[in-house]
Amino acid sequence: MQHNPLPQSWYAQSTVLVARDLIGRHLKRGRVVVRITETEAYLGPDDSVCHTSMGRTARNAPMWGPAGHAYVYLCYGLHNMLNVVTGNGAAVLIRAAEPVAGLSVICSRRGGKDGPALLTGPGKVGQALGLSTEWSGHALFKAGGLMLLPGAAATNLVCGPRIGIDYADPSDREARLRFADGESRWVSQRNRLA
DNA sequence: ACAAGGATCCTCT
DNA sequence: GAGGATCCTTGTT
Repeated sequence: MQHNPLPQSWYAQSTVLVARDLIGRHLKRGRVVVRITETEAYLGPDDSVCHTSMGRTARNAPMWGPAGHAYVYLCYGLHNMLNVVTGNGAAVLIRAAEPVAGLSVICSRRGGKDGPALLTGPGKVGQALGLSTEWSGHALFKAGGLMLLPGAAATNLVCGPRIGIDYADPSDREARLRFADGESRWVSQRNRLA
């Protein structure tokens, strides 16, 4: 396994490109390592469902900053969602992953669950990594803490519309900005991509 | 200071 | 397939 995090320059590419290239990468925090299997791109202020479309706020401040930082926010009062900032108010949501190391820790944090239920959903990924909003703004390209490792690229990428944004403008709702590893079982079961 | 709602998950039927 | 949990963020008074 490779141990050096991806450089900051890697994050400062087009958001869609980063969202696709994130599939297969590894997230590491302490003993826990997971392989990203599903992502969603949020393109920036012009994307009506992107948090920065409402302008700059205290919560979304990391998204306006330089690429390569985490944006963590609390959803429905209980789920910590992890995003990777690509710059200019855009970011990529980590929707699902599969375990690589630290499975016992993941199980414990997930309340003794088993199988894909451990990591197939953005709230689950945040919980498995033990994240909270205190991690918002953390630099993912620095060694230590929470970081993104090269991992191994996926061979069969699939894409489709984003999830949970029924309130969005139709054009933004239909955009195919969700990406997943077509070979992995560790992806969203509902609204699964073909 | 207040009210509304959410990039979800889990537990039922 | 439907509904409740649960609390922070936001815009408004």
